[in-house]
Amino acid sequence: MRSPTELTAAFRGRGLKVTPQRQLIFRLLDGNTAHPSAEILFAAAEAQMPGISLRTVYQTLNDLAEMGELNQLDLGTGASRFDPNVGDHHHLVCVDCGAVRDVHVSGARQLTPDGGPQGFVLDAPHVIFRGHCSECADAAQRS
Amino acid sequence: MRSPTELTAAFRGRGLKVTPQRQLIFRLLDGNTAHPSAEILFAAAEAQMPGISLRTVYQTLNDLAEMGELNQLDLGTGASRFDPNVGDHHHLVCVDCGAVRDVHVSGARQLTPDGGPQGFVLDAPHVIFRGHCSECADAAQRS
DNA sequence: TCGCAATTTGCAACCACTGTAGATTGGCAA
DNA sequence: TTGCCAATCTACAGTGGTTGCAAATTGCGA
Ligand SMILES: [Mn+2]
Ligand SMILES: [Mn+2]
Ligand SMILES: [Zn+2]
Ligand SMILES: [Zn+2]
Repeated sequence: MRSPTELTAAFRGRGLKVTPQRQLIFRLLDGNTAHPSAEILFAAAEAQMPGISLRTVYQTLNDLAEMGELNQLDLGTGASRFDPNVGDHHHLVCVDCGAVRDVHVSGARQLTPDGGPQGFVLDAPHVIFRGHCSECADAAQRS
Repeated sequence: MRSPTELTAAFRGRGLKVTPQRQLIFRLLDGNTAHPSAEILFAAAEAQMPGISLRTVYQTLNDLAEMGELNQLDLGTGASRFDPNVGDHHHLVCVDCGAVRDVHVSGARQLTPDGGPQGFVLDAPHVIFRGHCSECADAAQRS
């Protein structure tokens, strides 16, 4: 995702308005590595702008995703997770608490389906490592 | 997933009953490579057993997944997809129609997060190739 | 400053899935 | 073979995540 300032220009360029709600969401996403859900972002937004609606958060996230500024990830954690890091990277997912961490995976780019793409036109592969984060593994240990 | 006959024994062994509904679902899944959703399986089941309930389909799928006979996949296609192939393999996903195809990916097993597992205890990695299947690519071409 | 298309909000609706309870039944014991 | 009863099935309500809609509001180019 580009910076809030650059996004402001990009939105205006598309005939989209730059509202205080959108600017707030730009700021909340800028540099955010937590892979937040819409609900989590809404909670953070509401703290700074009481009255903002969840619907507006969804709207803006969808706009950003459509513009390619945001990746929407479905990792089996219940809700979609939004990722302002649109560069080449992969994910660690805690199946207990839903935490998501970025990882680089050398060699992932070269991965290819054995026997060819089966007629598919393919994007770059995405590697998901599921497991238990240290907090959840510790909690399980203690019990 | 094991064969319907073997599953019958496995269910009885766990104190679970083998009902006509469950047997039908076993058969519908046996050798099924379509990665069906619960709704799709329900439609197929209803055709052979009018009156079967969607709830029962979900129940049985959850039981099979809990027993490790089935993998539940979250591929961002709306609903969970169920996979009787629990061996080591990966997936091609059409972002247009939701088609899922099995692929083997040599080298996938050895993939590792650069810089270590970050404190996570990890399962085997899962590689997802998103793209457009030949049918959907053709349809886009023609339009 | 004005006008209006874009946006926001509130709320209903939708989809995938789960909880519940009463009716039904598979499968063991007698 | 029958009877019992825990397991199951179905119907339906409820939940969580997300989208559709319409009336009120507002950013921003003219
Ligand atoms: Mn990420
Ligand atoms: Mn598969
Ligand atoms: Zn965790
Ligand atoms: Zn397709």
